[in-house]
Amino acid sequence: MQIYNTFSRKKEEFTPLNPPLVTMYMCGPTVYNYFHIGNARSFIMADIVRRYLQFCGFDVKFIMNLTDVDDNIIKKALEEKRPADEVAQFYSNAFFEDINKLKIKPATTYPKATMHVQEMINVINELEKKGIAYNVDGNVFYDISKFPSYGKLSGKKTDELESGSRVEINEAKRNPLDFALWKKAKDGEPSWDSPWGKGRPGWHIECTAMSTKHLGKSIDIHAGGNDLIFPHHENEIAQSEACFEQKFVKYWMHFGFLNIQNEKMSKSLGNFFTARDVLAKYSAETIRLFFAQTHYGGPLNFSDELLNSAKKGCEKISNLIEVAENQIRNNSQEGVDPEFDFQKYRNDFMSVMDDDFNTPQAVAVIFDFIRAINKIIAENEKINVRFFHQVKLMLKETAYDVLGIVDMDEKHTDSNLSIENELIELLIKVRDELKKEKQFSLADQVRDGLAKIGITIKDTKSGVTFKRD
RNA sequence: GGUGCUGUACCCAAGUGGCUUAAGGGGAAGGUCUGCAAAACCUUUAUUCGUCGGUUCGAAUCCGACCGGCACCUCCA
Repeated sequence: MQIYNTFSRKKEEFTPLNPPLVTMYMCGPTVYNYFHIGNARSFIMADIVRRYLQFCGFDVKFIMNLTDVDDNIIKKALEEKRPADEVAQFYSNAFFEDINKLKIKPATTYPKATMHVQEMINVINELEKKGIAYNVDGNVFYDISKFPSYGKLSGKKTDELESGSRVEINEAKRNPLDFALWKKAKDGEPSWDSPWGKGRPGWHIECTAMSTKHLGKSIDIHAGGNDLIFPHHENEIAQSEACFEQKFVKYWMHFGFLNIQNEKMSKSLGNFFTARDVLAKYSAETIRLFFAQTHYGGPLNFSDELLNSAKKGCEKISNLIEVAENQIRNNSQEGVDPEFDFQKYRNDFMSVMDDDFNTPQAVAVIFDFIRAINKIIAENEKINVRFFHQVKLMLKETAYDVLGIVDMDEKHTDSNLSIENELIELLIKVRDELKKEKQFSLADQVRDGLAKIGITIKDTKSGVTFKRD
């Protein structure tokens, strides 16, 4: 398997440090707002990477942190006139609701920054002992001049950065590029005791502390959006490698942005849609297919037109699932056993996914498969149920388990729904009788009436099926 | 100013030296099936990959120049 490593700017053979274990860390949200659909792209693509590694038999330990104390949260707390921890709790809950709706598999753990302040203090202490961190009146900064390879991930040279920098000069820093490890508390801000007085951690230090604690000093994969390469991930490397004196991350993965009219969707520009707003219009599967149809590293525009196109694609997949499930219910032992090389498609799927998670090609393999199967179904009068079991299995493994672009969740039918189903079945039977009597206008009344309330009827060879919108 | 990414059909998008005289999805057009629909199937929709040169037996793929688009260098996935 090959993974594109931002660090080397090349695809590299993926060899985890301690197979079959894979340690994966993803920079999670700062919980001061609902996350937007651009954030969702990163979360979903990381989810697909993680699912595929598991599909390949790796034992993936996947950590995603929650930043639950920072400037933005404090600002939001002032705006909403409630305590910062309440704001963080509120948006953490919203975060979990949304990723659940997006069918993102839960991480192994979601460590919170505020639960790891002691670990962060320990790292800062160590850096201070080594003479890399310096304390100016209760603010502790990282001295980048003490880390000669600073800039190695982003390819930035510190002298060039200085000349073009628009950073507001903080007089306390020795060098404008030095970054805060510990921030002195102002009145009314959340704070913790520390060797440097009351304060709170800087942003970058939490990932160093939490990734080390939960995954070890060296990890396999560290993922995040493109905008985190500099300075966030650069700073994480500086902190971790200066403190622990070993390579921090083997593979750096970065996700491209979701754009709106070719401009980055971002909270600061205000040109964003929240994931929950988009989920109100489109299913998780549609959103996931929309993302999977583009390679994770490139930019991608967001529009209703593109989402609708993905929606049609999803329907194509679920239509076949429906046919297969319908046939499996009928359980026909009669009919032909068509010759079909399921393994070929499975192998194709794996070989393109092995190539740096080429989800657009993986999706193409699935659609090729679907067309081939539909053709066989169209050409044969009766097909043995064994065939449909295999069809379903193939789609379950690829489209459902790995990509999550089709809904095959176990449905727990509540009693209202099952009465409803029986009523629909009854109407379908009545329509069937009407058709036999050639009373087509009445039969169409039934079909159109059901369509109006969002139930679509299809006459197929294996009988009539219905589906809710 | 520095750094990195990017330009493929009507839209989205893969492919990065011969397997491709370019996957897949959507859209459009025609046909088959159907009482009619829907779904599905078949056919058509880029001899061409921003432009111009070069390297090569061979290039969308490598090199150079030029023209666009975007991002990072400040919190942001």
